[in-house]
Amino acid sequence: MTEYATTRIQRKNQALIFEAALDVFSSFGFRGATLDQIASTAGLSKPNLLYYYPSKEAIHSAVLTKLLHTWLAPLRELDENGDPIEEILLYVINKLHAARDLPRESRLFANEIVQGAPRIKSILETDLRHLVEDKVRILRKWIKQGRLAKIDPYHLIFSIWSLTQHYADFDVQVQAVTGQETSFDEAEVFLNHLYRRMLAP
Amino acid sequence: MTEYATTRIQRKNQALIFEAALDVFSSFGFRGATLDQIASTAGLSKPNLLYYYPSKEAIHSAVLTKLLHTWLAPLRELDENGDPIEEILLYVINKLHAARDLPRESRLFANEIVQGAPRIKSILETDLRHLVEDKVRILRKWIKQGRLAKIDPYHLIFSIWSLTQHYADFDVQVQAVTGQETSFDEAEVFLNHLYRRMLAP
DNA sequence: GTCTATAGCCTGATAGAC
DNA sequence: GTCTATCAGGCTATAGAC
Repeated sequence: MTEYATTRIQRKNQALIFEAALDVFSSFGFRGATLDQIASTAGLSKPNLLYYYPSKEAIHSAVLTKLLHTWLAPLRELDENGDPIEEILLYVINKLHAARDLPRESRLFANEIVQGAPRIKSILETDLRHLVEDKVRILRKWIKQGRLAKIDPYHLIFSIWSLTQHYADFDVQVQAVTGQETSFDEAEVFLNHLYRRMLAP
Repeated sequence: MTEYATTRIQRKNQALIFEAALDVFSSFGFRGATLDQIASTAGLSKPNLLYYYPSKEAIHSAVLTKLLHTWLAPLRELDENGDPIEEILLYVINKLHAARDLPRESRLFANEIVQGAPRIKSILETDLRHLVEDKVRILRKWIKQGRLAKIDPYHLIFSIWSLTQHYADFDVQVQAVTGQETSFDEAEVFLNHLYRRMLAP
């Protein structure tokens, strides 16, 4: 009974810490984030925070690895057996919605990568690279079959990442320039036009 | 005579500090950068560094404001009297070359903006916004004249920023995924295809 | 103008009471 | 499991000798 209660508290605190860490790391990057901020955001004391994780590095690593799977899910869904252009468009829209609904996740990775990805470089070179290679193979097949414009499949994927994540990572600039809340509906119309035109064989 | 010599030393040190600060701030962001790093990169002692600038904030601010003009130059060149598609393509290629030749500048701003642009938000809301508004006016005119596809001009500009700066800001990811040095020639071919297809009326 | 030395603060992490 | 108290180290910035 006591053990169940304890476990429930632990799970709740784990979740609080995770949310707080995502908030703070995505806003300030690894170096800019402080344990004080994370602890107070989670409603815990700093030593209590370090009871659950041994170090700042461990918290950051836990958040990154847990979210990487979520973050790469849309690309995994690109289906070899679907219609090329509709499959790519679906990926674009899914990524755009991810930028809208999960901006903290986007900025978490953006912060890490723009500073040279010191803590996830090896994952990028293995997991991400293998996933992209598999999808590049599919794209090359579609191009060979004449169902897609003759474009570099790597740069196509990079373009989708940059165009969609821009609305999350550089949102403050988008809002500063337009003077309005970022319109993801407008972005969707724009990207739909862009990729339909560009991908047609 | 002594004054001339002194001034020459000052100018040299100013230049050394500027280069070092750009190096360090662009690699680690404001919070991640340390005066120790900047001083040793510049070949100066830390107190000597602070003889030239009163604070870390002042160094960062000096670098940002000095580079902002350079950074926005390509957009300023967009010429109302030129051919719409060639003018936009020229801007795209100029921005891509800027990402290739000035990656530190790109990352300096990326670091600042991804963390909410606390130190340059007001500039984004005034100078950058006014510049973009002027160019949006030109783009709208071209669209009205039927010389350009009916697209949202703001999102067109955002797309150029994100697609080109991606190769500088997320270079480590591009290299991790492709396993090679980033090919700006390939990127140029890709972007040329993309914008010609997309912009045709 | 440039240095050594150091103040004063903040940060990550630990000790030990409860 | 959670707290208060605290340490050791790194940080920005300053004082003062030369």
